[in-house]
Amino acid sequence: MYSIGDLSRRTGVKIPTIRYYEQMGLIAAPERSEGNQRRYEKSELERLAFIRHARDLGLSIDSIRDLLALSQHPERPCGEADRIATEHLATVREKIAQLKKLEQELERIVACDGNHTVGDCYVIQALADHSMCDSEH
Amino acid sequence: MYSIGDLSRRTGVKIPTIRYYEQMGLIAAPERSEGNQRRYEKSELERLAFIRHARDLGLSIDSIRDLLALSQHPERPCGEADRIATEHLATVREKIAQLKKLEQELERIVACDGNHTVGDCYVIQALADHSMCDSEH
DNA sequence: TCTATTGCTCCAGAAGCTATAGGTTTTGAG
DNA sequence: CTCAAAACCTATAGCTTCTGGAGCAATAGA
Repeated sequence: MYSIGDLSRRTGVKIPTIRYYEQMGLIAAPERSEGNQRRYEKSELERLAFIRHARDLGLSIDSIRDLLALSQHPERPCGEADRIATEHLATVREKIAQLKKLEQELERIVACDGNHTVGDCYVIQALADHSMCDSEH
Repeated sequence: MYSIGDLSRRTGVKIPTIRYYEQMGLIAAPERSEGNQRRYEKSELERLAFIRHARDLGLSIDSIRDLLALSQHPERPCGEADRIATEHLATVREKIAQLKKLEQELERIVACDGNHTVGDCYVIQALADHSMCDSEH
């Protein structure tokens, strides 16, 4: 049996976050001690580690809920799990592409750095005038 | 004189968002018509375009407030504007780096796709067991 | 037994909007 | 001029994923 603090230390998930996950239905409400404190079994530790890992990979709470539900049914085909992961990968790739565009634009803006005044500051001019941009964003 | 709807159409910033920016102090409270509706001057249109552009580039409301304040003082040195842009560029680059790590990890997880069941699904196993990962995240 | 630590619930805040409800003003067609 | 549709107003709540604080109760170790 683990207290919520034990669970937190072992998984690296902060205590209020664990309670939040309980509220959100990612983990079940655990047994309580006589004094109403949460007492967890080892299986909850593993479940929380799963959640933590998935969150680190950027999966949404909703996706994680779906994956957890799937993992309760080892006999079913796992196309759904593959789909969730593949979709997420696509999202990540899109984000990277978009950020790279931003990076280029910002590089261009910052490149004209120097010792001058706001009046002829390229950063501020570029922000004021979209037509100075190379690409859409 | 533009109504809030005109302003919205011309800048692509949604109406509730314009009101939100007013609340946040990015744009001044404009004059009102007799019937209490907002009436904007052309200068506000330019200011809003500036904000829009900066938001598209991912700058925070706070950074934009600072940049706008700077642009009111064309005679001052512009090191501060350069600093804000450079700092933001660094943030963007960090985000890209982190997402690339995620991309790799997800690629590895998804690669083992196939026709199988949840019980031996690599996606779910990989999420459950961090030690299967290549890199830290 | 006493006290430091940990835990409890409830509530608010962060970022940047977006949406809804319930009302008023403006605009344009007839 | 009249009347309805479109646009506008305020206030408030919700989204997402937590995080932190207040005020109080339980637990663990010396």
